[in-house]
Order: sequence, then C-alpha cells, then structure tokens
Amino acid sequence: MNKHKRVTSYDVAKVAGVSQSAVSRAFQTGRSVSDKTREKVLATANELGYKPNAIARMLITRRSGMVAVISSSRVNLVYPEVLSLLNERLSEKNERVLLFNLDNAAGLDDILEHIWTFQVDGVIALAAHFDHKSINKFKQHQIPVVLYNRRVAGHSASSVCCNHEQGIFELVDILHDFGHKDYLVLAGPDDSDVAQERCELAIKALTDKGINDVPIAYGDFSYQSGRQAFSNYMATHSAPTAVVCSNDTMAIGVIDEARENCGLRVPEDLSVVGFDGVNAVFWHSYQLTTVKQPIEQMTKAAVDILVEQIATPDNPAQLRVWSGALVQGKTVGPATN
Amino acid sequence: MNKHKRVTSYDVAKVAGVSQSAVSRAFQTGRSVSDKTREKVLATANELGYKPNAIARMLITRRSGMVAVISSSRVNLVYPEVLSLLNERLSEKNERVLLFNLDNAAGLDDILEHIWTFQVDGVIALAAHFDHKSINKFKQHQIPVVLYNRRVAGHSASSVCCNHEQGIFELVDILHDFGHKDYLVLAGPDDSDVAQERCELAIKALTDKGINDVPIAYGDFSYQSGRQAFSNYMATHSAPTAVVCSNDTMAIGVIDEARENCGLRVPEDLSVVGFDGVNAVFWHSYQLTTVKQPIEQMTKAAVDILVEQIATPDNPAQLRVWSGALVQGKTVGPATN
DNA sequence: CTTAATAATGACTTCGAATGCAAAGTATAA
DNA sequence: TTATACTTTGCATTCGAAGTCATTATTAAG
Repeated sequence: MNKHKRVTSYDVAKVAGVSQSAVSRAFQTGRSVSDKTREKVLATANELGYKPNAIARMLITRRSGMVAVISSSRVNLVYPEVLSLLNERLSEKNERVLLFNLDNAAGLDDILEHIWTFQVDGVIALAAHFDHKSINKFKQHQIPVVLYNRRVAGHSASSVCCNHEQGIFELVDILHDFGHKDYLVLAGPDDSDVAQERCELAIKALTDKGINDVPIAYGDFSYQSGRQAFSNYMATHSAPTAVVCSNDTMAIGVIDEARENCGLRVPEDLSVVGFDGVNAVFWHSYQLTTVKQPIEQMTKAAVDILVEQIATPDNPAQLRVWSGALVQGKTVGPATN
Repeated sequence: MNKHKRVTSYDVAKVAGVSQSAVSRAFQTGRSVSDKTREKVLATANELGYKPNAIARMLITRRSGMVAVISSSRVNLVYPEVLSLLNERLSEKNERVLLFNLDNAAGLDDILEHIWTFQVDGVIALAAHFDHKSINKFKQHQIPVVLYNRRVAGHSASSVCCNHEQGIFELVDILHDFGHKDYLVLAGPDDSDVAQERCELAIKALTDKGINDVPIAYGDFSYQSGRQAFSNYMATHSAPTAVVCSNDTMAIGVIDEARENCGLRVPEDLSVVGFDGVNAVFWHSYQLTTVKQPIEQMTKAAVDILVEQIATPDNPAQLRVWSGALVQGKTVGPATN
C-alpha cells in the first residue's frame, strides 16, 4: 500500500508508461484521450491508490470547489434546517460547504479574512448578523454572493427571500379577525436586518388595521429570550391578548412562559403567532400558528443562482421572492376581552 | 483598488523592493526577518490589498487548515448543537470546518473520496451512520480521526464518548424504583453503532433488574419515527407503562403520540425517558427525563485531541469518556398497574 | 495511395507561497 | 583591526495537477 509519500500523477504516469498530461486528462471528461490510454491510466491509478490532489487543482484552475456558508447557530432552529438543505443542494453541484459561524456582528471581519484567503467559489449568507455593508467587499474580491432572506437596496447582490410582508400581514389578519386589540410585538435583535424588517412589518400591518402604539419587546431569536422578554413585559404591564413574534423559537418561549408563570392559557387567554415554520412548532404540544418558509425551494434557488453566478460572473444580480405558507395551528383563538 | 488580477506576493515584493521570500516570511511568525522589512512589507501589502493565497500555502505546507466534520442532520436535534460547538472550538485552533452530511450509510464512500482529495488536516466523525470499518482507510491515508460517541475495538482511533452505560442504567434505575414492569425499548436505526449500543444497554439494564423479554421497536432517531413506532406498537400490543428511548427526539415523538392518539397521559399513564439532553427537551411542555451529555467538554476534548494528533501523528490514540448528567424531568411517574 | 483533417500525445509552463541553501550584512569577542 | 558568530536576505526549487502548444498518430476524403 501507499506508505509515507503521497501518490502523484507523475507516479501514475511512470508506471502506466504515459506522460503526466495524459494522467491529468484521463481524470477529466471531454478531454482528448484515447479510450485505451484512459483505461490504462485509471487502472494503474486504482492500483497505486492515486487520488487527484484537489489543492493542486484549485491552485491552477482557480476554482476551489468550496462555497462559504455564513450561518448562525446558537439560537434559532431555522439555521440547522437551512444549512442541511444547502449542503445537500451544493453537493449535487459538486461544491463543498466551508462553514462559518456568525453569532455576533463582531465576528464578521475575521470570517471575511478567511473567505478571501480560502478562495471560495462563492458565498451564501444567512446569518442574522450579517452586515450588508460588507457586500461591496465581495464585489471587489469578485466573489459571488447570495443573500438568504436579506435583500439589499440596488440589487448589488443576488438574494432569495421569503415574502415577510405577505406572511406577517396574513398572521395579523387572522388575529384581527379574531377580534384582538391588545397586541405585543416581540422583535429580534436590533442589529439584524430580518429582525428589523419583520418588526416593522408587524407594526405596519397593525397600523393598517387602525391599531396604533403597539408595544415592542426585544429578544435575540432564542427560546430563552422569548420567555425572558415576555416575563419582563408582564412584570410591568397588563397581559396583551395577542403576541406577534418575529420567529418561532421565541414564540414557543412566550407560550411556555405564559402557561407556566403567568397563568395564561394559550390560545384561550393569549394568542401567539411565530414565523419560519421550523419542525419543532408542529409538535403536538405547541402547534404554533405561523408562516412556513418554503426552505426547500429557497435553498435550491440560492444554490442555483450562486452556481450560475460562479459560471458567469457578469450576469446581473437577481432577486427571487417566495410567499410563505400560512399554517393554522392551535395558538390563536378569539379575543377574550 | 485591485481590478481583475489577484495581488500576489511577487507584486508586493516588487513594490516594497524586496524579494518574494521576504514577503512570505513577513507573514509568518518566528521567521528570520528584520522588523524594518516586515513593517515595510505589511504596509505595502495592506496598501495593495494583498491577502496570502491559502490554496498555494496548502500545497506547499501540506496543511489545509481544514477539518472535515461528518455529521448527520435530518433527524436528530443533537447534531446541530454539537456541530456548532465543534466549529467554535476549531476556529480557536485556526481550523476551518469542511462540512459533510451523512444521512444514510450509502453516502459514505462519496464523502471519503472527497476527504482524500481535499487533504483535510483531520476528521471528526459524529454521524450515526458512520461505519467504523472505514477507520483503517484513514490510517492508510494518514489522516487523524476523532470519533464522537463511537468507540472502536483496539483503540485504532481516538474517541470522545459519553458513558452510555452509566446514563442508561441510571434512567432504568429510576423507572424501576417507580415500580415499572412493562417496558418498551425504542431503538435507533440498526446500522448505527450508537443506536445499537444504547439499545443493548437498555436491555442489559432491564435484565439486571430481572426484567426479560422486553419488546423492542425501531425508529431512525427522528420525531416522526418516534411517533410512528409507538403508534405501530400500540396497534398490536397493550400499552407499556414505560418507554426507554434511544434519543430525545424520538422520546418527544412518543410523548406526543401517546397524548394525542393513545389517550395516555404522561407521566400518569406512561413514563418516557430519552437520551442526549438537547435544548428542546427542557421546554416546559415536555420536560423530559433524560441524560444530558456534556457536549461542551466533549467537543472541546475532541478538538484538542485532534489538533494534538495533527501535530504529532505518532501519538497513540486515546479514549476519553464522560458521565452524562441525569435530568429529572416530568415524564416519569409511578407505575399504575 | 496521397492529401487533408482530426485526434492523441508529451514537453514545458503555470498557479502562488514556502523553504533550503548560500551569500551578504551586522554584531560580538579577542 | 581581524576573526567568529549570528541574522537577514535573495535565488532557486518545490508542492501537484492542468493547460498551451507543437508534434505525431490516426482517420477520412479525394
């Protein structure tokens, strides 16, 4: 077997009695090699245990076969689901995932440094704290980017989005139809674009219904922060009848806090809606009323667009938007006051 | 700014009036360069927007700065949590995560092919379907591996594990103390080592208590499979009073199925225990009795061991085992029959 | 059986940083 | 001042595959 030194294309060439070029060509499709030579090369390669060195290939082809995915993790159950699908789609396109974790805005610079040096073919950014000001740097470095659920003015980067406006308006419609008048909006961290957008849309939807001055509480998209925020709110205010949460994980936190520590039944005393449609909200004890993002379609499109931009970098940036699917769970009921 | 061509160390060298070697050395610590030269180089590098090309460095140093993490995703909530921590620890050691997803045994060969060609510095394997027979191949390719929750006979690879035996015995102890006699063991997929181990240990623990012929149902570690398995079992058997599940996610599935479709209250009519201690089981509606793995310590150790093996490949493989922490939730009660 | 067109092949160069080695520079000791 | 030790520096080579180009082998056409 192969002892200490790696088997290179030269080794294979020597044994097979051909040139290194022939070996290289044998491992590519659509290259000018006779079947005879290719067979011979592949046979001896197999015999010697030769595997092409991807690093050397990257250097000369200037393609790394890696896509950087900038995700978050700590808090929001939606990230693992999206990451998993992205990984699958990218594998099909023969791209590997180089994973970066961004849980607070401070980490971004470090991640960018690594992205430049690693020569990734492209980037998919889904982290909540991803700062869209850094998008220009990608352009300078000529690295295609696809933003996930984050649109940027002027279309300077492609993005795939769920239509938050439609989704949140539908949720508010339902609450309104049930006669709710006392609302609380539970927003995400204020340095997150998605958080900001969803919060503003909730306020706007409520204003459209003639409901003004809605109080806003803040969390960080995590379960604990949902509980904490609701607990804090209840300590100084009377109970609302409906809570519009900027994501599912916080919504579950609110439900648990309401049931455990506030003596409120959901949905009898309190209606709660979330956003995302993560798997866990469909569990029987919660059955949250929420909007499910079409993450299969969104991740597929994100990868398709990215791969296209890698192949033809001069193609214009594009934006694709999907409607979310309203899921009528069991956390919304008629207003009681 | 930099237009179309990448800035290389030669460009910096020319502008700074030094040799390419000097530039290279300026970017490394502990190299023989005068402070004056280093400053000059770093200044012009900054000016030209030069970033060292990691690919070229990988080729010559034979270190990629990447660790392959083989994870699963579909089903078990424990993976995202572990993955996130691994990523954090590896970043601290200046290693990037190259992510591979293994959701069924068939995908392994493809992943291995990629691991060889990408010249990763090391591998951390946590996927349930990771087949320990492939460990020898890593040795042949001289790539250090750390197994997560998977020990292999003969210590041919390092591993960090949670002491499943202790944990499962403690869980069974509790159930036994509550007087349970009618058990169901819900096992994971039979091509998974962890699944097999936990199942056997549950049976062993029960046998030690004098309880024999315990029925076994099978799932795939997912919520849905937990529901399905319990539903199937109930269709042809009378209800057990206690279910020992091989992971938390399935345990939650069992609880939901019992409550929703079987008219069983948990814990009054049915006691359920899980394993792992994923975040979601602490949510108020579940509060599962389970064993929490010390994933902070385990991931830290996995990374430390791997980094050590990368630095000194001839060091012997090591095994580190932690006890899990019993979490007394609210899903276990006295036996009713 | 030529001639023209096409396919297959190998020699050589390239990608960009790191490093062994020898030469040149600087500091220390006698 | 000279001999010696140590530090800086640049040259040339290396990592391993891929691509360019010129040459040779093969096939098709006339």
